Amino acid sequence: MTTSGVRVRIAPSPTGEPHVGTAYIALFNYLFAKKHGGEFILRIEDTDATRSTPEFETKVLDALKWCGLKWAEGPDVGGPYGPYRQSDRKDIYKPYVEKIVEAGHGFRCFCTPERLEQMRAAQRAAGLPPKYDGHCLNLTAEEVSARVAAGEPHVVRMKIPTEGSCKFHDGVYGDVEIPWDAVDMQVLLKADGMPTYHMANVVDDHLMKITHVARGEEWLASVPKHILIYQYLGWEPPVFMHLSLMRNADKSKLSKRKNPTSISYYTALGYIPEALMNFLGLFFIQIAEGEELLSMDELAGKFDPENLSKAGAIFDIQKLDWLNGRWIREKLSEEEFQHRVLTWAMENSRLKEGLKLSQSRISKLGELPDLTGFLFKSDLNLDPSAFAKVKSTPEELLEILNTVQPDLEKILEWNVETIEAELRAIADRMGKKLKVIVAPLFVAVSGSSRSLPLFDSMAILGRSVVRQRLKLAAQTVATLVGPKN
RNA sequence: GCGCCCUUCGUCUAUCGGUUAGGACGACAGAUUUUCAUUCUGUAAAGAGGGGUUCGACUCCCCUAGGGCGUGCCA
Repeated sequence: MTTSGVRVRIAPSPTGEPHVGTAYIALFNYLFAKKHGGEFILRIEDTDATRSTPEFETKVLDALKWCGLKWAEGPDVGGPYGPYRQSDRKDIYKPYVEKIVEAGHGFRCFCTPERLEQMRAAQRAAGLPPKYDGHCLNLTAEEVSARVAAGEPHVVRMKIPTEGSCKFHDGVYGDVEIPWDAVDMQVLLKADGMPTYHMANVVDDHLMKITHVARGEEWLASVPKHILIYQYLGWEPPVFMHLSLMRNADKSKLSKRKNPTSISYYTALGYIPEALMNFLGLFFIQIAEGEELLSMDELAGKFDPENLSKAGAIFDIQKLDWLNGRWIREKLSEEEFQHRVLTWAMENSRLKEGLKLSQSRISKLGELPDLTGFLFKSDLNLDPSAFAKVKSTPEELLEILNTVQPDLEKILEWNVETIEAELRAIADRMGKKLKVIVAPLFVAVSGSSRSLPLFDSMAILGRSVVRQRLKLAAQTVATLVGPKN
């Protein structure tokens, strides 16, 4: 199938909820492969051992599959260049790091994080760009081996040319020139023996025969480091393409603080993957006039990577809504529509769990829609009066909502037990009874003060939906507080 | 602070020196629909500011402003 030899990849880090930005970059790569008759592969970049988890990895894979993106090689499907998970490749990187050190292009650095922090603080204070000061650059070979033998923790850094600049071509930015003195002596191998992104990325892309690297704009400034590593190892760099980032309404990089960014949020609300891909794909093609409702194949046909905008586009949910609506009413058959609705309702055992919690609370089946409806609603349409039965002042409500929402982010694994534990801890910290902080949450999460058990409801809804509902509730309550004073 | 990048309707964009600056989402108005939604028709809505270059600049150059990203033993 791969007649062109083109090989591209998506390389997500399993450090959080699957992000629409990941789907955006993945879609670009997928369409690029499709357009050129190449291969699209998936690699898990979990070199950050402190933040990566197997749970998030599963979620990322599931989310990308939900999007309709299929990879020819990956940790779940295998392939000729595996393993496809960087933590499983740990031993692969070391010889290459050693090669760089032995060739004199890298050096061992024994500086402690504390020293580096002080150094950067001083540099900032002096108005200088923070950069490694070369403290360990000229240690003697004897001293280095002695300290290594003594088991002193250390990293490996790469050397950077002292003058001139790095020139390269980018598929989006064109000819780019970055002076070497703007490039830091990047750590290649961390003290825990794991490579950094920069090192692992280059080694893997080469070993996996990646021909085109399309990734977010935030990587552009790192290209000189990567090119240097390719050179140090005697390898040919791939073609780079740096894509503009999607933005929040205020133009900053799309973030969960300001926007729902979890793919699971859009899934839960009932967006369909075709529409999401259609929406994201529109950023990669230029439509002056004409149809914007496009399938994956049509997107691939119109895909134009030569002509991309460097300006980041705001994630416009209204346009997504319009596309999603058109997909539902114009592209799904009656049978397909029913099938979609049913599978959507069953997702994450939402229906099943909702029914389980409802059985002991109803006298007629017809009470179910009122009782469980909030588990399926895309919008609660909260009215300030919904909080009337909660015996706290608007100011207190606002304080509770504004404390709970960010605090819930600390939960690593989102389930009934962890949610309960965190809420109890929050109540303690705020010096309030659990029932006092829980009461407004019922309203915020379910839209009513009479509802299914809160912790279970929150677990079923998922963190991204809960996050959004708490934020919206805080906004609603704020209207009770604000205008009067 | 420093480096790089960006800037056309509220939003996504077309225009590649000469246009009444076009389309789409959203908004608004009207028509169709028992209601609503859909659909259809229409209206309002843009070249950040200042200098150049040119017969002629949204388009090329410079400056300013605003914004973004980067500047980690995170990716």
